[in-house]
Amino acid sequence: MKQDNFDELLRRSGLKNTKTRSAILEILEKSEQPVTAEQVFLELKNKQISANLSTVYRTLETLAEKMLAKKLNISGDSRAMFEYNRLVHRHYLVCLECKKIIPIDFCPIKNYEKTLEEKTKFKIAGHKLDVYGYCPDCQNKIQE
Amino acid sequence: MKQDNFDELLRRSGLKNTKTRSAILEILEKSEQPVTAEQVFLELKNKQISANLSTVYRTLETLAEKMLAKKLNISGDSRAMFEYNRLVHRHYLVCLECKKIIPIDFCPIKNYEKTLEEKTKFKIAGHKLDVYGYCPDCQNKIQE
DNA sequence: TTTACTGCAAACGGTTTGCAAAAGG
DNA sequence: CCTTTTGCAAACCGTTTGCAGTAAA
Repeated sequence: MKQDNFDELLRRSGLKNTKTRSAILEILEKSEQPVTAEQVFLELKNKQISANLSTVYRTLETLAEKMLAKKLNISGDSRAMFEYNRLVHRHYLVCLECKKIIPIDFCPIKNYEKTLEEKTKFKIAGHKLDVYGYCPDCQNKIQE
Repeated sequence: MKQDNFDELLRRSGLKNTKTRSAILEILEKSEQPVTAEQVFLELKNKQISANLSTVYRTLETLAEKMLAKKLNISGDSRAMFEYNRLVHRHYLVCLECKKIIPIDFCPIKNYEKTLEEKTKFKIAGHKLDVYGYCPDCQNKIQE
């Protein structure tokens, strides 16, 4: 059962397995798109597992620290977003109209980092690439 | 004289030329790094042109709307940053230790956008790439 | 039984707003 | 003049915090 997976994940990270935590992990895992703290909060309510909003924030922060989740800052939205850490290096394609976020798996800039290290003498630790545009649905809506 | 340039820029954008506005434009133009609203506010004070912080926010927002400035969201900092719009497509190399921001001019993902358009049927409008790492100075400090 | 976790309410920091006064063209 | 722009103070919104109580190991 899935539940046990989360239990083990939490355990391994030295975290106690509470109902709220495993529920949040499950919400993240099942969501195809990154979510905000408030979305998680509402989703918990739907599942009759009401938790305090500040607990949700604390939990998401903890999960991100332990690398069980990733915290994202999508440009143009002041809210933090969180997603299950699937351990794949990913980028995002964001629709400027409907705000849909599509994860994309191919990363075009591995080599670029090497070049950049040589040029700048920086020790590169990572990067953040988001692409913006209009999704097929919204392109149609706009034309009408 | 520079002053006149800003006057003309503002005029062309349909904005009135106030002391505060041209001073802010000049601050942006002279700054090698993106700055926060508060930094602009303090810089104005230095120049004996005290303006209200909310005016600074409003001005920066307006300048960004009119494309005279660019508004950036650097990951890991909740504050917005602004820079003079030099009309070159740029990325940023951010030092995770001292927070220094180095603009970099080469863009490695033009082709990638085309591939992505074909694959996803999105109409790509732009992208945002920031690279993170440790600058030469901070690498030394950390080793000690 | 010890430590980690939670709820609550209050504070926070960056940003935005309504309104009346001031200044630009 | 008429329209923008400004200062001020208050509100805003997402997020964080201190603390006392609760639950997990």
